[in-house]
Amino acid sequence: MDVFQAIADPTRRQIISLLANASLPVNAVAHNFDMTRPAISKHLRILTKCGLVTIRKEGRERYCTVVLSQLAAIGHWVIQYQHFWTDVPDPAAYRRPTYKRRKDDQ
Amino acid sequence: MDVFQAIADPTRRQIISLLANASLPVNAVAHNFDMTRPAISKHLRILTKCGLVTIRKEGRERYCTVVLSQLAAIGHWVIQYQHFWTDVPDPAAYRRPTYKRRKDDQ
DNA sequence: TATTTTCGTAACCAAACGGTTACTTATGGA
DNA sequence: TCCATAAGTAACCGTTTGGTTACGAAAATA
Repeated sequence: MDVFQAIADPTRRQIISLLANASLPVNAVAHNFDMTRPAISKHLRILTKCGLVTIRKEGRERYCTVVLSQLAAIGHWVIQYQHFWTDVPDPAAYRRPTYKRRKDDQ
Repeated sequence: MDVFQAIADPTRRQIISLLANASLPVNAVAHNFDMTRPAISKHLRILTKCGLVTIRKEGRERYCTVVLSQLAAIGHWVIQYQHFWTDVPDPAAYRRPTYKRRKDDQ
């Protein structure tokens, strides 16, 4: 499953922001939504399939943890157009400044 | 139609990057893909519905222009997690430095 | 041991998605 | 005027999506 596809659903984005605060068992996640647990289970399955969530078993509970680094693909894609939605004038503005080399530099 | 949903499809992301270089008539867009023009028409319709593309009529051609500022929603959403996928240590690092005020400053 | 709780999963369903073909309209050019 | 080209749109189709209910397995608890 594609990460872009994974974050397309608003419920899944809410799950991500929920888990960004704390890892939670499946039921605890489900209690935050107006739908049945199996529906949340399906969303969590999609999120784990693309690495956005990992699950560790603890007793009879499964703790879900979000792996935010997996959002890199989204970040890299959108950042190439960043100067169109921020006040950053141009990507070129981020080039390191060049300094004149003094002639006695080795 | 949601912008997150709009960029979920890889064809639509390709259309966006294609139009980021230049505005193009519908057929010109379609020639870049291995599918029929009506299929591309549908994708363009979805992109225009959420403001990611505008179309201006010119003779019998319709020029498509991408509106990259509409990606702001994506950008703002993903940037709150940016420090997880870049080497930026923490958002707090962006705070303006504080300077000691000299006592003769007005 | 019996019961409750947590969770996965299968089966099902309606709606949306992503494509096609066929047809129509509008414009430009011979 | 007649034809070619650009593009929209309707109808259709198979697959995917996002939800449900029903059931079963494993772990904690009485």
